[in-house]
Amino acid sequence: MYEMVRSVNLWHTVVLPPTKVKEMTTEMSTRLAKGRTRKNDPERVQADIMRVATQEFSEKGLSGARIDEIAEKTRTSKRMIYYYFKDKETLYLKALERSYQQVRQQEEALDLDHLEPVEALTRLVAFTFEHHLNSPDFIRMVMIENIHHGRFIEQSDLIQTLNAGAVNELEKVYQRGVDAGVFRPNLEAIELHWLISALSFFNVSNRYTFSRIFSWDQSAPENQQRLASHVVEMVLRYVLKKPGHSDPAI
Amino acid sequence: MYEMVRSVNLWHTVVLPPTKVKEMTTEMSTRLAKGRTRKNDPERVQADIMRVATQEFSEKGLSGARIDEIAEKTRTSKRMIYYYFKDKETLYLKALERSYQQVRQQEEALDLDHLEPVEALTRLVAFTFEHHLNSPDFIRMVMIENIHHGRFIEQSDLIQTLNAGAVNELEKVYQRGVDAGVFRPNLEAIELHWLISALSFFNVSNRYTFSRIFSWDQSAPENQQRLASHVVEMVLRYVLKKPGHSDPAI
DNA sequence: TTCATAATGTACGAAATGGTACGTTCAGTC
DNA sequence: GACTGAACGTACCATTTCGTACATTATGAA
Repeated sequence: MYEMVRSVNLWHTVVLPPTKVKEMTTEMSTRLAKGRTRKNDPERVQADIMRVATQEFSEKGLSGARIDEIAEKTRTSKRMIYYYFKDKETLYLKALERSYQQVRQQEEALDLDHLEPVEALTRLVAFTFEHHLNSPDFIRMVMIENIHHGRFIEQSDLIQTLNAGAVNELEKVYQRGVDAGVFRPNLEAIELHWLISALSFFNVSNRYTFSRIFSWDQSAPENQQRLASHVVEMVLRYVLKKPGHSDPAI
Repeated sequence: MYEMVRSVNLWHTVVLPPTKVKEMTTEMSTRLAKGRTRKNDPERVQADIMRVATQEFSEKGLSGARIDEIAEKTRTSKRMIYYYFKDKETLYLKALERSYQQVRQQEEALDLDHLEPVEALTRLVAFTFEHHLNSPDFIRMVMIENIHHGRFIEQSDLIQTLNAGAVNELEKVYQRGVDAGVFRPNLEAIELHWLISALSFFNVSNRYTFSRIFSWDQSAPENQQRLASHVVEMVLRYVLKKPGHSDPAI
């Protein structure tokens, strides 16, 4: 009985053609038929759950996401979600952590040390802007977490550790620029980071309302390019000692 | 029976001291006692519901908010919510519209026409920044709406109409500045508005995660002041033809 | 092989939740 | 005063939703 139901629900629908279901079913009900057995694969199961959960939470929020729906979209069952993740909130926290982790990984690919300060800063800002643009799920998770007053991120030491390095990169570039006499002094790296983040984040987080309110298709490629230029220009103008470099006039 | 229960649930708990409840109850159960009668006050009821609903939705989101809880915090009943607002989503849309309306009202108080361009722009940016800071509920509603892909704001012509004027103000100031030779030309008012909005919005929307991640108390008054200065400075430097005016050195 | 424990599946329960059926009262009009 | 539609209240229902009890299988160690 157990074998039968499980086979129908999971395996056959995935692995076997539908026409086979009926005959296999009866065959299977004779307990432990053939060599076909269940495979335990904890890592795969957990990864699968995390993948789906991240998607669902980022799309619908903590209260909007449904455990049953997550389970359905998974190759495993609801039982397994609770087995590995305790409850809905823990699952959400893990998904949040995963989002930060993935983003941080990509960020680390950026290597600025060999570039001169102005070039490095330009690169950093442009990269951040585009990177946010390509990580809407992450942006949404952060939005959702802020709706929850950061109640979950507070519990996560992992996330804090992860992002500590982000400002350091900027700090190094900025300091090199100051030393070289091209950046004006007395700016705080974290505040600079705040400014860059704000512009890049808002571009994704508020695209729907902004576009709608001003009847302006913010997502249109030409507008995205203009915005990207604006952001880069704006930060540079703010940091540079003299706005000497060419005026791109957009 | 009906009279009794209603009185206990709503009126007495609000209007009368608790000790009076018991005796009034029996008294009331003799149908239509004394001159005490129900008052119909549709406007008040609706306003009351809107007030509570806005609070709840902005705090917990569309799916997180509970109709029962909204009803409880109201002076009226759940029945009235459905009577006036059809269903949860309609109520949410109305709350969203209300949020935009209120914010827009305050914005209109700003009168920039009599100021010279630089002063006017400075004022506008500073005002926007502070205004957002003082409207966290509005910010949250917008965040939530973006989580929903702007699905509801799409249905609202009201909101679009409301905000059309916001960019106009900026446009006027900018044009005056260009004509006076103090602002550089070829910038789009809407894109300028986008930049100002991004910085002001992010300051509120992401305060929790940002503070947590970088162990930096963004809400601390001194930091808020520094950020405000940065934002104003940044926009001015971007728009001004020459960054001639004093360097506040933050 | 035996056995212990980890991993997995099924079915179900209790509470929460959006929404409604049904009734009563209010307030203005004739 | 009678009447009518708007305004309001109570109790309830159907469904959803998180979570769990219980049973079974997989897998590695002794």
